[in-house]
Amino acid sequence: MKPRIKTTSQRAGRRTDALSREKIVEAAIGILDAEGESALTFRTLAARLSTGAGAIYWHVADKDELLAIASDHVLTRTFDALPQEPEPGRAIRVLALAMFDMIDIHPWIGTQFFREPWQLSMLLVVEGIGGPLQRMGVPDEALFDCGSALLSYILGVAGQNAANARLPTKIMDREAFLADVADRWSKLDPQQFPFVRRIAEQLPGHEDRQQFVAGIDLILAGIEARYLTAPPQAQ
Amino acid sequence: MKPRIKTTSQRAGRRTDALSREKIVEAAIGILDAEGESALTFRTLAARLSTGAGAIYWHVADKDELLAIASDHVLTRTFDALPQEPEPGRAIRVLALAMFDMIDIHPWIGTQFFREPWQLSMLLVVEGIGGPLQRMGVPDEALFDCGSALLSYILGVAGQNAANARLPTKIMDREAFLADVADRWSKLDPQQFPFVRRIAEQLPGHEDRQQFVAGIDLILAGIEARYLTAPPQAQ
DNA sequence: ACCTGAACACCGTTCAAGT
DNA sequence: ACCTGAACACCGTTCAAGT
Repeated sequence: MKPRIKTTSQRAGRRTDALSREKIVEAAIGILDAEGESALTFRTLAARLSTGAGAIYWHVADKDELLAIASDHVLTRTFDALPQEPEPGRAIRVLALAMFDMIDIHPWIGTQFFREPWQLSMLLVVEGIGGPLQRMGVPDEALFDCGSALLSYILGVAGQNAANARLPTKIMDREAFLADVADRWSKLDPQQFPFVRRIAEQLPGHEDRQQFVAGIDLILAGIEARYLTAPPQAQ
Repeated sequence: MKPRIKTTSQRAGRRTDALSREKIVEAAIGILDAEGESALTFRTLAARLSTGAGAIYWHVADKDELLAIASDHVLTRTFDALPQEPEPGRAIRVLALAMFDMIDIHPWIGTQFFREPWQLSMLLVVEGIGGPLQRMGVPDEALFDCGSALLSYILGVAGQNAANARLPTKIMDREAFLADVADRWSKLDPQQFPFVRRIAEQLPGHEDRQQFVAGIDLILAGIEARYLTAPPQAQ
């Protein structure tokens, strides 16, 4: 469909500078943000950089590495902009919300966490959660479990938001889409899905971001109750 | 590498029965379980079913649908085998563990939840969590948030386990792998990663399954503290 | 109605050839 | 050292032709 040869003044004709890892990653992020994960191919990327597809391999090992670098890049930037927050509970909420907003803008990162585990991005998140937990006074033996719980929750929401971003948002707006899902839910078998039917009416009005914080609060409340309160006699 | 024509008695020569949706899904699950998500192609699937690749499209719309049906299939089977559990807290733990074990056997389902959202599988999980929450006495306005928190946490762990399953498990065993990661962590910059370094030593001995339950317990403790206890005077 | 398998469009990746 | 772009292997999907 689209002509291969650009004859107009579309400002993509020739490259002024040399290629670089940095430039490739920047262009990749641009495509990912604007058109989604499925739009990023070495061919489109090369076209945007006015070069051949093979040239990219001189700077980047393969597509996996490119995606990893891109998400590390965005996440590092996000974390660098994080305000210092002395109160540990607030520090965790601030970090979690920063991640939520980051994924709102760059939905493709949401699934990236479920590729190579234990990559740099993951460590940054773990560290950002773990520090405040320590300052909170969570006992050493419980630190790993508490950090892991918060991490898994955050990644779970991230993945769901990434999935939602892939939906046909162009056709319907969010409002209409939720109303549509709610409608389908309310028509489910009352015998098999009593609970889903019940929360269907809450779906259209609900706020993802607010619900996300509610989950963080729930886990923090659990940590407080289990590890930061004088334990009762029994057991 | 592998010869296309099987001359031995490998029992795949000709199909005895007609093709069917059920048979296709069963074969797909077999490939997914044994060789992972990347091994499932319409060509290998067709070969295993001793038919042409195009034949599958008569019974199944496309690969997305095939994956959705396959995961619905396994999840339904898992949920049907769930024991009745009157105590709501235990019911949630039993369901969560059943999902954990399911993903241990069928890791590819872990990422499936992050494709089409609000598919049947998801609804089954939501219902399985929400019922007990209601019986627990969680107030109506909080049901959605509590259910969503548990769901997101479970899906987060599911996705991570799916990612872990894609690792080079053939080369190293789990023990050696964790020791290796722990070693790398302990060599990180103490300034930038004090927390990660600290939990590095806990990594080799840690049990995924146990840690998963600890997270469920934490969220349940939070629900208990926030919604099922007489609130104090202040606020 | 159901199946076959070649053909199409599109990928990631490689590599001989250029500068 | 860095880039180019054709070529390779492999996909999901379609479809004319068979039974």
